[in-house]
Amino acid sequence: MLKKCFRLRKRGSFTYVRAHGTRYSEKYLTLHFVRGNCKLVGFIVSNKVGKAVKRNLVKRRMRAVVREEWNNLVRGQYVFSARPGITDLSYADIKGRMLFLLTKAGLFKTENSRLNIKNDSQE
RNA sequence: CGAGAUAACCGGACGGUUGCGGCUGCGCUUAGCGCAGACGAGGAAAGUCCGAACACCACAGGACAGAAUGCCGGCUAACUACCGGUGGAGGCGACUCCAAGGAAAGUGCAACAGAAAUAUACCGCCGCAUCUGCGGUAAGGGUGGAAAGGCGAGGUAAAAGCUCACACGGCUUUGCGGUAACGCAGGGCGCUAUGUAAACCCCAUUCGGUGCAAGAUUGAAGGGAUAUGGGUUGUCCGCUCCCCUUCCGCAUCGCUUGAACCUUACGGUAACGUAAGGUCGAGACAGAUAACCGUCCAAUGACAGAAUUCGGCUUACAGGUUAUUCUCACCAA
RNA sequence: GCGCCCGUGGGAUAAUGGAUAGACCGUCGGCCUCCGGAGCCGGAGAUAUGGGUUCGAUUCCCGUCGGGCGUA
Repeated sequence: MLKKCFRLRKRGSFTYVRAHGTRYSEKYLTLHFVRGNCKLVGFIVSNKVGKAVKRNLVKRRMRAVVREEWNNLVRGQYVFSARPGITDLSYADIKGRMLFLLTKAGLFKTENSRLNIKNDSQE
């Protein structure tokens, strides 16, 4: 789970990202992205996806994916929105689809920088 | 052994790695970070159907409108909930279900059928007159959900509670039992009054309004001002006079110790109450329980996620457990 | 969170407690035409769902399910 300070929290910033960001879509997911100085992530799971239990489950799984890939992401503001039908997917499926979107958007750092980060963490 | 009934309970367990929420303590530093600790969704958290607490507004008091409830007694902070009883309905039974006052205060409605639907005479029966009328009649026919209490006997021109009987019904009254609803027994009245109040209505009881996005604190800006104005209410009478507006999102409080929960004892048929001892068990604000792995079981794990807080109701739910419990059927003694 | 409203064929709608739930568009079949359109005739298809009150419920009452609106 991410700390509170790395989450998108204001309604205004959500609307800003959705209005000005570039959009990458997939069958069950949509990603909006705006480049910026700090890394912020927000999730939108609407009422049409399911009831409260299913919505929370989807949010948790998406957060888990972001946490695993946190160090590899470029700085900016991310908004993931889920679409109906996503509740039938497993965790691995959601993860695959999110990684597909991120690579499609080219938001992973280059291999060199990844190696550097690994070296830094090792040191 | 089979088929049920009732009541109560559980709602995957354990361990490891990474990670989240507020709290407490310590440290660093300055408002965040690090470390440690214990804690961290439900029986329905759901639907928002009732009832309250709490907050604000209004409030001398009242009327009308409106809404809810409706056998009796109890319980409760309160209730349309709950408990016990009465009456009725269903079931072989254990048992379950019931918005269960008033139709003789008044109004409305009752399609079709039927002669006639709250008043009548179509067929029929009888009498008189006679070829088509008058009168009597509610036994019989047929229609309907409902047709002038039921069956039998007497009676009659034919009939009719016209008269009589009933371990039939109704109304009324007396006695007994019960706090009461009501029940049981006896007497009297021949007995006129269809259904619908979940149609309007009548009677009795209860209800001021809005809801934590209530509201409070701090701060900023602006406006009106002693009455032909402002505030408040569903309406009216009325009451009141430093009050109103704006500040999108972001502050702090409200925010969790409460009509709380657990155990024991006592009272009560029970709901529940009293006393003693013990416990602290989420408090977010884009909103915390996840990801992966291993073992076990009833085995891809149901229904489902707190948002001010309680008491109920309703609805959803894989599977399982308990009861020297109860009923029916079969078999055996 | 709180408050309120609505569900009738595929679509949009009507119905005073009493009809076989009505008419329109669409759909299907037939007639007409060389073929199609238009026109004519005929048919199928519905009271969201579960109970209750009533002799009788689309209508009245209660509970579910689904949809919508307001507030901020």
